[in-house]
Amino acid sequence: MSDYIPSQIEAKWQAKWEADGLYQANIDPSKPKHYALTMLPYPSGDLHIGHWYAFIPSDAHARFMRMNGYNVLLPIGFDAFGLPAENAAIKEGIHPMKRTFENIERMRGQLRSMGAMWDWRREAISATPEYYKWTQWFFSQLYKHGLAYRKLSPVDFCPHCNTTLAREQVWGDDRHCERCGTPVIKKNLSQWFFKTTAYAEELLNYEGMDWPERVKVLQTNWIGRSEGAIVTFTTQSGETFEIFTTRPDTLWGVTFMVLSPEHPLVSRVTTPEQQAEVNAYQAQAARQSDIDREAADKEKTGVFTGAYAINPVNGEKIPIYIADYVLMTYGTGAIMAVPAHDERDFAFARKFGIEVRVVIQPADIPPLDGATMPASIPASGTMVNSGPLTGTSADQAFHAAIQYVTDRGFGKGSINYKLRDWLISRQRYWGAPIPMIYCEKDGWNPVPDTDLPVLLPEDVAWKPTGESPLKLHPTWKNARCPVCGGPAERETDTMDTFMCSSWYHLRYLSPQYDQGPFDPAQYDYWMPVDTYTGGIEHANMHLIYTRFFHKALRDMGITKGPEPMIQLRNQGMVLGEDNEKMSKSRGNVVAPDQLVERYGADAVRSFLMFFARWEMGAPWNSSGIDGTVRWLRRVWALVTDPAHNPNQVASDETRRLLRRRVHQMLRRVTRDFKQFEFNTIVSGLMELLNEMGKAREAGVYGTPEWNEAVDIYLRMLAPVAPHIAEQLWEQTGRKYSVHTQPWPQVDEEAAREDEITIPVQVNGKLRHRLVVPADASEADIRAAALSSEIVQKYLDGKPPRKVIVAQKKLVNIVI
RNA sequence: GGGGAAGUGGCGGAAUUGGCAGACGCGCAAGACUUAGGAUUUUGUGCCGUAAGGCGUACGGGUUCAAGUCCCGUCUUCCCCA
Repeated sequence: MSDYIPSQIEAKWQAKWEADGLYQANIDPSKPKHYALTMLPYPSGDLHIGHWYAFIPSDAHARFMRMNGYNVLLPIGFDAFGLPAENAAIKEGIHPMKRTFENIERMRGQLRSMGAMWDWRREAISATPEYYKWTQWFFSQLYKHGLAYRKLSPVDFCPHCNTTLAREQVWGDDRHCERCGTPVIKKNLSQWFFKTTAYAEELLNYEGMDWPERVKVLQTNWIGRSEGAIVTFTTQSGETFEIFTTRPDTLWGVTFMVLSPEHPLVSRVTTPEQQAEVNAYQAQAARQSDIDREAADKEKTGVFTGAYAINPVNGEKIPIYIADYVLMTYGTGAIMAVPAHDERDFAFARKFGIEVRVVIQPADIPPLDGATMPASIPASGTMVNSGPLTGTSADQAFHAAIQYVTDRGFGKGSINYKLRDWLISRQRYWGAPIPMIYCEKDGWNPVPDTDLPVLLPEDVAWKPTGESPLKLHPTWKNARCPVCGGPAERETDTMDTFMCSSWYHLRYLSPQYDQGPFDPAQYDYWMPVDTYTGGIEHANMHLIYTRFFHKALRDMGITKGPEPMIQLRNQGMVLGEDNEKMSKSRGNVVAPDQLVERYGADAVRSFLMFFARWEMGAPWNSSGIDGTVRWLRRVWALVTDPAHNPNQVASDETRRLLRRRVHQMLRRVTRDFKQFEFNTIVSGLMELLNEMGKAREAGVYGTPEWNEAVDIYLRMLAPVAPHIAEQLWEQTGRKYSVHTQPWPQVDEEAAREDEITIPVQVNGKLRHRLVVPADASEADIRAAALSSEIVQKYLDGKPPRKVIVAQKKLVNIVI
């Protein structure tokens, strides 16, 4: 017997699998297909243990599916554009392209050491022109179908560096610039958007999707559908403006209006006396984040504009304020304030001494008095002081009020979503250039498809001058107008990298294809993605974008079907040993390369599956991996070492019991694979190994039952620890490769127990264990329990008050 | 403030969903082998108790013959949103 030395077998098998093309996935109409996809990594340069935690169980599941007869596609690639590479370029002067492709090269090596069944022929890298040509083509398609548009929008801007910042470059509660520490401000810039809101309603439908409930809830909340009405108010000076309200029933309770400080009406209605105060407030509000501004528990602030609006339902004159708790980006950027029935409006009204007018009276409390009530009452009840609605219930009034404003022409029912259109523009270099050209005469037009890709120039300057490096390039932006042929300028912004990742699952299908983003034949066979795995942190960004993308493309006839990903599963996070999030600054990062070197990829794989519930994650425990190392060594020893006592001859009973346990465990492991319960797969294999060890001591080595046990064991092991499984498969004289073997079938007859142990409780406390034949009836069990010596002792001659026999699982005797 | 997830031995976690709490592993303890042990192996290991026995799934109630699991309330942690 030889020792188990992972380094000797892992590289050998990886090379052979690669040379044999064992994991190449090709269209095969004779087999059911399974497209398994794991969220693609960003090439940060070093593979993190978190990557392994995402990839390995996904790989094991894909291998399981393959052994179950599916033609499995498991691709890999890199989300290669993005900020970190560009920031490093600014700091260290290394070109993002150079750095990114060096990182990819390094990560490829790390990824290969994992022994996953990736089909590397399908590798796609989003930063290559062959890839981003099609990212740009999709942009053009969206533009041509009216789903991409340009508008003025506020962005975070550092006045010292004179540049716009991405959200993750704005730090701290005071929202300062990460580079110079200057507090950022909001600045209005013209930028490109995708109309995600056009699909808001459809995105709320998860029919036919096997997605975790929590992800659906996150998306539903993020999309934030609310029903209400849009009502047009008029200022005293005759300007009209719209407000969105979810409570049109409270229109008669409006005592003031609030505009967002950024609302265009503000400058037009503010009176000269109020101008200075309003300007100061606008400047201060621009410095705060939306989240801070809307915080319910925050002290309410605001300024009176000096202007008044007319309430269209009763002609009342009501003051117009500006306040930062009203956001320009939600609804219409203006609200009607009903302090009696809205918490924030109430806080504002009390602070500014504005009237609180009750229009809903809940049934079970004394009549409310607006002047003295301590808090707003959002509850339902009967309408009061509400003109024609008075006396109806608030529920009825909701619809009646919509009817009322609709009939009179100053409002209509409306559905509002919190979901906003997707801002695509980034004032950054390291991304796919937005393929648009601006001409003084013809305006914006897309770069003709035949001119794609719009190549990212390599010769750019890295100084943070405040403009996109593309804008400062001496010649790059010069172009010809696609319409008139005259001189024109390119868009110098690049695309959000979420754009690249919204369609990478399509590029994997045919990364070399140059007639379109993907080969339709490959699409028709492989799509949709059957199993998608990744972190839950992408629930509200990537997973909404990619669904939007698929639906928009479907409506253009490019993709098919309602959804791109049928089944979704999320892994949790591996924390550092200190129970904190792993990060270089905390010094708690676990380096997978060292672990692989020391313990072997199979042990690392096994431990990652074993040490926590996959969807939960857990803190890393470096000594825990010893357990899986020992287990694999014992597997090795059990299979390669002949019996210690060759003269021992196993009884028929021993052989039968071994077979039973093997098939019982096979049933359990099969079930757990289907349910993504990887930790119990490994613990089940450990358990079975312990039992096989005992059986071998009892002399089963070399019997047909033993050989079957080894056979089934290695097949079950193959998805978890593919190298050792392959090696032992070969060493026991089996035919290459274990990974092309079918998953074993459970022999239900062999797995059946012939005796079962029934716990017997007296008054709910365990007092006895009854062993009965498996086919014993409940009456038999009851009789056996009652007649047992121990139960007799507790009964002490008296009849039991009640006897419960629970489906051959347990007996409870109540005395 | 709203929504979601979670709370089980010294630790990570099991518990076929209302039916034997603590599988499996780490750690720990004792023994074997060994010049040695950070190798291997055997046994033990929820807590209290010498024992019989009792107590135990964050806390307090409830439903039930039976609750980690269901219901009500409280606390704590994490995530998302405001």
